[in-house]
Amino acid sequence: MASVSSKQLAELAGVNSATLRRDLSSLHIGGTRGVGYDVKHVLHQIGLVLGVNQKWPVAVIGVGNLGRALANYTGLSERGFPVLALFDVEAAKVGTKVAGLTVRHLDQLPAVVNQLGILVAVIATPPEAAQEVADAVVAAGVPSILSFTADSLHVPEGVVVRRVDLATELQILSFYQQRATAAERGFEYFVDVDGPVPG
Amino acid sequence: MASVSSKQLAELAGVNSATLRRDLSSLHIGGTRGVGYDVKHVLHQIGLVLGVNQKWPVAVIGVGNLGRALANYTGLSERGFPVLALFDVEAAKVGTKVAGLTVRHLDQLPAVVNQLGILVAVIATPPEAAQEVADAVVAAGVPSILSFTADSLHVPEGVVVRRVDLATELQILSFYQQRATAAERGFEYFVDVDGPVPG
DNA sequence: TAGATTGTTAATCGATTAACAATC
DNA sequence: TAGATTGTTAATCGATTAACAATC
Repeated sequence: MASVSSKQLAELAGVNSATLRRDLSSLHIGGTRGVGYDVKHVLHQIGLVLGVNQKWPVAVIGVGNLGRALANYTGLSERGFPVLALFDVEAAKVGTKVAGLTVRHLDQLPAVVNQLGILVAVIATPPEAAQEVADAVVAAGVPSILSFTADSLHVPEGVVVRRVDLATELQILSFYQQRATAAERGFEYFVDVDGPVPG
Repeated sequence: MASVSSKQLAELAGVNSATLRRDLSSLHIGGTRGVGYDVKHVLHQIGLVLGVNQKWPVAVIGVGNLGRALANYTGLSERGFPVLALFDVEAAKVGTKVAGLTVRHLDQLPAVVNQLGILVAVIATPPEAAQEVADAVVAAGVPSILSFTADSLHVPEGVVVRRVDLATELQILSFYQQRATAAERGFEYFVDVDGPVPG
């Protein structure tokens, strides 16, 4: 039975070993005094907490460039998020095949969600359609939405939305870059200093 | 001169007003006692800190579905991240036009970076090419990289990398969903209770 | 001047971690 | 038993916030 100590895990995770023990303990994951934690047990329990031991069937709505990119991204399926259905409203797209899947009309959403057990909807439509699509997704009973719109979506309580906004990601990136550049020049934004500040 | 109190800002931000005053103060953003903070001044100063008052020219590398989606996303330019150049290595793609830009061969990267003042490279290539492209990007002198690969990239110190992994985003989404569902059932992962835990 | 609000001190709160009894 | 390591208590550290003097 392979085991691992809180010290080893803490080093790998870059945290204090007491914190790691406390955290595992709060998740009701226990070890054996004098021995350590059973590796398989920890993996399995953390998998349960994270929901990794479960499949989450995905529908992608909007078969533009982004939707196609998602449909073709094999990494999703490998990580437990198989893309099982594609939807669009354009007549020219409905019925065509993308990444081995036939594009369906959005009207079919409720039936397909029910049939395939869709748990996650990825909204990859133009921004002006996103809220309307979100409403349809919620009505169809899908409990989780990933969206790429800059604006946040309105959904009823209990529906979980996550937003990935590429402009925001670039914002964060450029913020760190700016800070790195400022630090090089000897400026410092985040501690109280008497020195100069850019601007 | 329109002004706003720390109390008003704190309410909007959902934080304590003393914390807000302390935070502004640590950014060297001051107000006037008895009056409040000058709205324009706060906006401008925060803009400086975030780097929002600056343009960050972007190059997209890899003109697949994801690259095309990025090239066509007008939201980037609106937020200060104009996509000025597209690169690929496929002969069939080089020279074609995408979103009004001519796709260039990756060989041209150093020259174009220099000419257009590219500050951010977005790597939208297949994962197996990502590290090699990152090396080229770094060699060309681009200080910031946004990548969509699951694996992290190796870059020298000073280069800032941000990774957007869609599988991870779905992971986070499903984690919250699972937690919401568990909470509905009366389970609780994150506080110490004597009650049952899923599993 | 009276009222309002900042900027900051000092108190409080919560999170981290050292330390060690329990125990394998 | 001796050595190792957990689980948790108690101390420490840092972050939040109440409170208030400064001052517009």
